[in-house]
Amino acid sequence: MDDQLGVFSNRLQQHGYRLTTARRVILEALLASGGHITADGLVEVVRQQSPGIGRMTVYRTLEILSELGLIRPVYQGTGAAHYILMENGHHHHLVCSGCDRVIEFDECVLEEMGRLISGRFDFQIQGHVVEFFGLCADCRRVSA
Amino acid sequence: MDDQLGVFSNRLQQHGYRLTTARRVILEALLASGGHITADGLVEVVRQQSPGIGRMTVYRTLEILSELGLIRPVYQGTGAAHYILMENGHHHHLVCSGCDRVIEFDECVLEEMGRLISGRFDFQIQGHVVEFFGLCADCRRVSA
DNA sequence: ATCTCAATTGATATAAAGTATCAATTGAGG
DNA sequence: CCTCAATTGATACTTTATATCAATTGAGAT
Repeated sequence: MDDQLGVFSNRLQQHGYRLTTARRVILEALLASGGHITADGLVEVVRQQSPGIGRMTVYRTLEILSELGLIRPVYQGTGAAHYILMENGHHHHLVCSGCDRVIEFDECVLEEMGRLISGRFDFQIQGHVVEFFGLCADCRRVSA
Repeated sequence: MDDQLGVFSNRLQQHGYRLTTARRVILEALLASGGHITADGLVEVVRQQSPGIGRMTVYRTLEILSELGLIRPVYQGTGAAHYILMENGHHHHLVCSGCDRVIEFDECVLEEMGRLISGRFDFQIQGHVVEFFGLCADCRRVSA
């Protein structure tokens, strides 16, 4: 098991960010959550540990970690974004029409597709979103 | 060319919704937009046609159409959701960050990917959305 | 054509999530 | 142990979406 806290801390310092008390607490709480937590959810957890830490600090720390590619916000609906740990590359989603459950997967056949498109449409690609809609096993069972 | 407005109208009535003036105007504006519009964006367009129509009506109509599976909200970030038309299961778009121009394309390398995913996640795929974000040629020229 | 009543509407208020500002505080290097 | 830029957090604000409710409307019955 790799010491994620260490990895995150180092990455911050390597990029010139101070490793402050607030940031340490936030990192710990974030990692303890195992990912899939909202910003405000994290604020609550953090405050159980250190009531003095402000909302903005949590938001800003999440923003920095996102910039560094260590976490990633996932927008699944109109509510708050969930932040997930980015141990590995990127994520695509299966969104169930029945229950709005979001299943993540990593396979990415789009790199190649992107290159193709770049050329054909003279378009410089910065990112992409892929979502498959459908029914997960549970919802098929219900509606059957 | 299929009469989308007719399709949408019928679908509403089939499900017991009244086809009111407001809804007709909203449907027309939505279809005219070609998809890829935000709720508030649609409110503006609708009001050029009929200034009296309220924001809530537009939001509610979008909700109904989503329920019926005719459109679908896409959440790409912290901003407003974009609604896209669900004519035929899938859509591929290049969305320019500079001018918001949307380029559509047909190539679909995702059929195969879909089959793979179906099996692995026990997920019955009904459609998908792929969006590449980036800069079109014109906008690269401007910012260069 | 008119009536009737539930569906629909829209003004208004509110909630939820994220962003901007700025004076006060902090911490890492000298 | 200074110093000064990075960081913090209280506060205010913006944007997006939702709830409420009295007034209006439309589709079927007459």
